[in-house]
Amino acid sequence: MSDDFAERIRSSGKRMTPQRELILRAVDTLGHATPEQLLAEVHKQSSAVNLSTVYRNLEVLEELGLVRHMHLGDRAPTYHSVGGPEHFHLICRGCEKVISVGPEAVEQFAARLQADFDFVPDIGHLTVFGSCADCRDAAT
Amino acid sequence: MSDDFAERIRSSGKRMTPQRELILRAVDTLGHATPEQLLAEVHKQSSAVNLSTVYRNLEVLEELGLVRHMHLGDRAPTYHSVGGPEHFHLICRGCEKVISVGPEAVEQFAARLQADFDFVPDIGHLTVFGSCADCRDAAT
DNA sequence: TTCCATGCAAACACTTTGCACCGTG
DNA sequence: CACGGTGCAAAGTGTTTGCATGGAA
Repeated sequence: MSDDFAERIRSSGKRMTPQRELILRAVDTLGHATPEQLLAEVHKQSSAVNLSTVYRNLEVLEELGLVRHMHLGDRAPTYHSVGGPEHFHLICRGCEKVISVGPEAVEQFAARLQADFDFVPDIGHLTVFGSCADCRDAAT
Repeated sequence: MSDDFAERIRSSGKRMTPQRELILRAVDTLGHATPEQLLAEVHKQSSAVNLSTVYRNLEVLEELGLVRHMHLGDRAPTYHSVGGPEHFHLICRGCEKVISVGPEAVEQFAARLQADFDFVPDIGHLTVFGSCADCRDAAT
């Protein structure tokens, strides 16, 4: 798996460095994480990585389509790896829970946007804010 | 209209100041604007408003439900007034065009999220990134 | 041996906060 | 005349960049 990544990186003229691999692995491990959190995760293995390296790599990895980011809060961008099929996220404002949802649930919606507005949505980047059942109950 | 707002503001223990009114009006005038752009708009009328006042007021106005914000780019939050019916936005990554869409187009999608995940989406905050017809053509 | 990648520190963009003064209600 | 609002400047966050050095291909 990492080897696939390594190959893909090299074939784009980039190089595979230890830092890059650590960061990639951290994205994979954490699921959804901010640059800062990724740095912390990486530091568990090796303290020899700088925050700016994290940023630079996330940028590169995103260009190559190996990771994606979304916005959890208004402040924090969070990165996740692009492993399986495309999916999008539901985020509960109450508990910050993240629910990953497969593409089936949006297909119809996407089709409608395309038909009505000639607009092709980027499903992988889609983040829907709202409230989950637990938090609605709690609020009552 | 501004009077309704003024009333609503006062009844929450807040006060109606000239700055607050100018900012509210600017949000209304500009449609979708960043704090900085709002300041610029306000300055057309009166230079006596500070950026931090803009921030503080947007916070208050959002609490009161008079304005909302969304995220156009990854960096800039943009505010718009809550005037008519609820709507959400499509944003083209290519040209940054913003398309406002009424709630009909999402109803079905929203219903599905609620049925399948017990999740109630916040339609007014929804922002869908993607690409518009023009930009897709250009890319080809 | 060539460039891409890295560390470090400084620069940046955006937002928040402390404090003294001002003005609405 | 009490208390919320404002301006100003300084301090935070989070992210980006310039430069010299290091290392993958």
